[in-house]
Amino acid sequence: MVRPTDSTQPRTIKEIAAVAGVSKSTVSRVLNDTPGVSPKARELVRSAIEATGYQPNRAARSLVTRATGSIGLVVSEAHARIFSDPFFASMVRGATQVVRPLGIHLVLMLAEDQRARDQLLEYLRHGHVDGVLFVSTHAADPLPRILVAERLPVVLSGRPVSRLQVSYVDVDSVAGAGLAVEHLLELGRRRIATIAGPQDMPAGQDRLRGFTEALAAHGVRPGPVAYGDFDRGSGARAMEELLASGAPFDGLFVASDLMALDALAVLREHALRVPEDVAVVGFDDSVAATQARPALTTVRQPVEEMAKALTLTLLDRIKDPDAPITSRVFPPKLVRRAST
Amino acid sequence: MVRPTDSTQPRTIKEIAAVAGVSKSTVSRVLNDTPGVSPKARELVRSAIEATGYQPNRAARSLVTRATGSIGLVVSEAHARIFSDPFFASMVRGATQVVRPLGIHLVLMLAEDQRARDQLLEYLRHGHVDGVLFVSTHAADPLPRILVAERLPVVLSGRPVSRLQVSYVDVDSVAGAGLAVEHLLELGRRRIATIAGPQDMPAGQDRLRGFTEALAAHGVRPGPVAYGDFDRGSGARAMEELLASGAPFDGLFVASDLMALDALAVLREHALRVPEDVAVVGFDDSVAATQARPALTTVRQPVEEMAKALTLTLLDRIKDPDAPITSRVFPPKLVRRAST
DNA sequence: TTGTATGCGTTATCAA
DNA sequence: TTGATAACGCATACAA
Repeated sequence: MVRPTDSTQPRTIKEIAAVAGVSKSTVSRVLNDTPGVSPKARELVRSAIEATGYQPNRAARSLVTRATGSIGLVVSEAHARIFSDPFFASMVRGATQVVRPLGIHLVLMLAEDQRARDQLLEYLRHGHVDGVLFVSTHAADPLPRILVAERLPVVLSGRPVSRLQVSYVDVDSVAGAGLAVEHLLELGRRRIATIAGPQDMPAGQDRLRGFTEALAAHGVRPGPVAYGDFDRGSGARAMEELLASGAPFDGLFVASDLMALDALAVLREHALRVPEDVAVVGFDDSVAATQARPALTTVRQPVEEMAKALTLTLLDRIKDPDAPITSRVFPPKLVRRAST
Repeated sequence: MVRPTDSTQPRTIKEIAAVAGVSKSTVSRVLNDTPGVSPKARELVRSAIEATGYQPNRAARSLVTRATGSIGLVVSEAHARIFSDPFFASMVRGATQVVRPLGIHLVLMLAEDQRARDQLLEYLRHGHVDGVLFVSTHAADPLPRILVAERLPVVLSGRPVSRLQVSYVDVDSVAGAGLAVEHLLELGRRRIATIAGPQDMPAGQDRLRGFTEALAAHGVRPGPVAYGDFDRGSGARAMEELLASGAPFDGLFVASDLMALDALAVLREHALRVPEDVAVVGFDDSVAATQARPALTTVRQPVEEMAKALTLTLLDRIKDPDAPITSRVFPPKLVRRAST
């Protein structure tokens, strides 16, 4: 029985070369999948690496390649918002899954306020990361634009507001709102209200548009509309507003599920039953919130899958900075409330 | 008007040396605050750095110092749990504030399941980070113990279950529960129930103990007790249990505020008014949840401050691995519900 | 297909 | 108090 790894870390390429009986260069070539290596030599090196548990030294590699092996995960949003939103959890999980087997570091970067944003910009400019993953739904953020201008590889989750030469992934909000409306129609509801999101954000716009268009497609007049800002709390206000308006409705589509949770609470406070009196469908930005108490039918985003795609896109872009801009729009899925 | 920074990044120590009219060594000494440098030379270098916007190359530095300039933020817990818990938000904010001005990377590492944990362990063993910040309240996690054994600097948020030679910060849960009880007593409540946390976790134990002891100190008999696991959902079950038990109560202390939110919802479902029928105090692990709808009196942790302390402790430990083990216990604060 | 030699930017050792 | 100079571990241009 031999200890496979010494407690002393410093295995080097040289050591592997010695074990494999080749030169350092050959080891390096194998490590980087450089073409011109004989299968025999390649195998020799492979097993030497296997046997010693060797892992290349990031710093040394960085020094010569000018790459850091890290990518930034920038969250330019109020923390409380982000972390109370499990959407972020799934993003991180997806990104991590892609990044970990590659030995790439996912560096957490927060930019809550202007001061933090300035610091962050300075930091990113200094080449501390090879690329940046933006997980921010607030589209007014100037950071992506600046970084793109500086030619730092950048990808976004969520369609950017204005024309920006940057790849992104997004959920098909229009289709999602359509799913919600169709579900409500199937339930026989004909007076369908909505709590829409902010209209200066693409997600807010699209979900309202999807709502309106789907109703129109079925020849049904839309019910009352109130607006929130996607956050917890704003849904309650909007819900109160809808109820106060006096306009009757028997179905409700809520453009975010944090707002939907509020809506449910307010409906209950007003002694309205769900779904008997009002059938509610929420747009699911946050998986866990509804998992906890699955009282809500939701339009669910494949967030984790989206995160993986996003991360892979960034890595591609880092490899080839002149890769074409891509955008992938994922279809959401209707998840019915538990029959409880 | 001169552009302070070229678009080309690669400023080096050599360049600074040339500008300042000294040798590379002197620049390096200034950079690292090495004693033996004349004030004049130091000033020369300082201004050269200032003028050029120079930042040392991490990789080159790493290569020779054998330090990475990164610390890991390990979250060994189900994502959904963590990210639905704004406690984590404040932890990250605090850590970031300490780390950013120092140019240290906060690398996000998730260890949801066993497979991920194994991978992570391997990763950490390979010296990818200089130290590890554990933000995990689950104390059964074997990772800290293993890493401590491997002599990797480690600090914990939350007291570890068993004896472990590791520094930590924690909130004074006993005192916090006491605050809750005293508040309820001041409100004139005498039949005080509790939804306690899991008794295999220090926080769960301490909060129940604080509850019991505070009541005893005031000569009041404790009301019924039900148990949850701190998570959303478990609070609802516990609340139902309390109500089903038939034991009367007019006050309630809930050991986590996710459970407290559940409790509020269930009370409302049962047409019980808060605080008229039952006065509720939650233990606040998550600031934002209660900020959103401040319907709850809570015992609040100074999470951000704790995170700063934790991070500083880790940095100290990295500097001096033989530094004494420390533990800091922070006092929580009672935050009354809005008068709405 | 392989090996040798050079340099990446920094710290650290040694002489001056 | 300072300045040459030798590592650090790797990728790569070039020679073989």
